[in-house]
Amino acid sequence: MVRYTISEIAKLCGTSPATVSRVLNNPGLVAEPLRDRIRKKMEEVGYKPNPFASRLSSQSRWGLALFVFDILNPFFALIVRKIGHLAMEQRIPLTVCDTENNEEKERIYLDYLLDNKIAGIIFAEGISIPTIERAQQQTETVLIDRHYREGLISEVTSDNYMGGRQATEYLLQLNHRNIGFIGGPSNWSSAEERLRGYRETLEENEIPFRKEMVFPGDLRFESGVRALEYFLTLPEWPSAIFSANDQMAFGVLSKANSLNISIPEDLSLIGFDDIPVYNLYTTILTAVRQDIDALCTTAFEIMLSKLNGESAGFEDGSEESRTVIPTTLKIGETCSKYTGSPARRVQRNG
Amino acid sequence: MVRYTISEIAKLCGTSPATVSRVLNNPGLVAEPLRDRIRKKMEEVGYKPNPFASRLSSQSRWGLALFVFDILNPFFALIVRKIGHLAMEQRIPLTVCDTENNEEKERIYLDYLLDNKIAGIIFAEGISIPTIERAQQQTETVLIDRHYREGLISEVTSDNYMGGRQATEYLLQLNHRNIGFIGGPSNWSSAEERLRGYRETLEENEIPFRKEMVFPGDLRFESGVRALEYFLTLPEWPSAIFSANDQMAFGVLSKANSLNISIPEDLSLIGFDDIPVYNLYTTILTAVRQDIDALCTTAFEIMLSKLNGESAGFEDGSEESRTVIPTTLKIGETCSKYTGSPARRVQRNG
DNA sequence: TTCCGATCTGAAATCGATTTCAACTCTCAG
DNA sequence: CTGAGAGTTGAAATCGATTTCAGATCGGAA
Repeated sequence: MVRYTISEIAKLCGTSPATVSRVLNNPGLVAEPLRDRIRKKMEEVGYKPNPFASRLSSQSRWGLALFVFDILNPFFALIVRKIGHLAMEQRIPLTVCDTENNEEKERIYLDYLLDNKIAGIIFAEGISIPTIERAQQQTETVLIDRHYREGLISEVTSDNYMGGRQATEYLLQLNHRNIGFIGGPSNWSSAEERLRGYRETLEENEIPFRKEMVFPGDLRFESGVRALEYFLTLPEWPSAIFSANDQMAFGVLSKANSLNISIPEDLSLIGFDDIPVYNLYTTILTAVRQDIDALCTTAFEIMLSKLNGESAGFEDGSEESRTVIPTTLKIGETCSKYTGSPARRVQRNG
Repeated sequence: MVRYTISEIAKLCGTSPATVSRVLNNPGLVAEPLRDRIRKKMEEVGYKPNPFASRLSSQSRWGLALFVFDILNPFFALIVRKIGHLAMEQRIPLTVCDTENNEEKERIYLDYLLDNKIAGIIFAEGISIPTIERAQQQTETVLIDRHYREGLISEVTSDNYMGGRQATEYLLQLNHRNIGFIGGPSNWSSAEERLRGYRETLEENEIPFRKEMVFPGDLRFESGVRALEYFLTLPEWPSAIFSANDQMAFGVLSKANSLNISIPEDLSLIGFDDIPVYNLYTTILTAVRQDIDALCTTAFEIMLSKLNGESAGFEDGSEESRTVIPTTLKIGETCSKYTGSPARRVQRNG
């Protein structure tokens, strides 16, 4: 397992290291016969360039990082998988940072990556503003499903506003008028947009938006459980619930199940994400589908073009782009027409 | 954001680069006053060593990698999270490789990592033998929950055999005599051990082991679904099922649910792993618990000591260790005493 | 024939650290 | 007083690539 160096290859071919290096990085500069000879020799002895030497001399940076909020959440796990494969195809090392929404962890990861001259970072989480600004100054950044500030950082998001509308319109079509909404943490802009879609659709249909119909969740399963508990304390129960992500919707489903509230007969439920994994569980959730593959692919392409210096310059600040991926509504088994009958009396736990 | 070099620091302190380097790597060699002065200056200007330069000159390798079978499976997601944090604490970059049990992907990842002089690889999956041998020759390796060959590669596994026994003994105590087993892919040795525990426990209790009571799964949810379908084709249905992992057990649960087979009244079910996530779903699964934290921590420590060259030498081949972490049985809600009544007739789908 | 430019190649500097080796200063035993 | 040895420090080589710059070769236009 001896590794050859570029000068050894050069010696073997009776040429100079410079030429061998050119074959590697700029083959056009080397005449064909020599180039072929060098290539053959490299192949023959299994030459691999020393990655540290080349990065040192070419002054290049290193690898990509992906920040995710919670790797146990399949939405993020799918992102990790997809970005991981894309990076692999390009032979770019990818460091996955599972921050668990912890600012301290975020900071430590980021410091570390910047010290190590990371070439770029993709954020798929509600990262804090200071972190994001620091990253943005020192390396290339792209946000997935997160809005920062117009024109400052490239973002790829689903059309959360339209998604919010799609869900709400669908529920209205089913005659629901009393629709609960489960939101996300305050630093998660996507949920805000979904809420806006929900709210504006209601108002356009002359249904007053009521604050108490919004429960602030945290994206996790347990939030959904607590949300349903909360909604049941209201004098007037919602006949449908729109959750800002699937995990919380499944929390609702589970809690409803244990309270003997049947879905969709007693309560309609609609999620957001449409994670394939969840559909394996008995009930197929109706949900707004995000096109995770498209989100990832687009974000990754933007990152690549940044790495290749294709973001020409920053003269007009318009180098940072914002891409919006459309959402679609996937009809499952958790919504039904509201018949106007009052919600069935149910027993409460605890 | 200018980065200082070691010679600039040296100049600022009126000393030589060699001394500055020593402060970094071998502080004992530098007299205290000078050392402090240099440290203060580095602090002051925010000096960070160039990682490529130091690796090039010290001839060191780079980072760790973690291979997992399927990142969507929470068992592996938990491993990714834990190892990720451990690596972060040590400031070691970690590349996560989600192989999806695809040999081609395995190979590509591995080639790539070896070319990049990865310092070590932790495998948490049923990686193929050729891959593992190649890795082992060129870098440090540790296996999690996977057996290779005694004394050749360090391994950390749960006590799968005892886990298999624990589950089976528990079911026997509950009077079950007809116990189905859902296994794993053939290259996954842990499942073999669990099966051995199951089989030997049965035989010690003079219950004949029957081949048709073993269904070969693939660790995924769908396998559990198919397993239950299979068991229902048998002339004599099992009264209990022991699944080699939780995901397949949940497949059984889900399928049972849709077939109106109630668990645990009609069928007892026991899983393996005890992933916290799953317990959020309505039914709390009875399962053999693996101590994932201990698995990861131990594996990581072994890796660190290898990286620090503490595996003195290979003279007697005994440098590679095998650590076994005990399992415990967690009683949930999916097992009940077998009353001897014949399994209720159920309607079949499809 | 001469000269220019295009094409190709090699010598040498460079990237930013680490490490060897030698030199220098002190202390202290003989 | 001398010399050995410990403790400190700096000069310079080295790691393995990239890149600049200049020189060599060749074809074709004047």
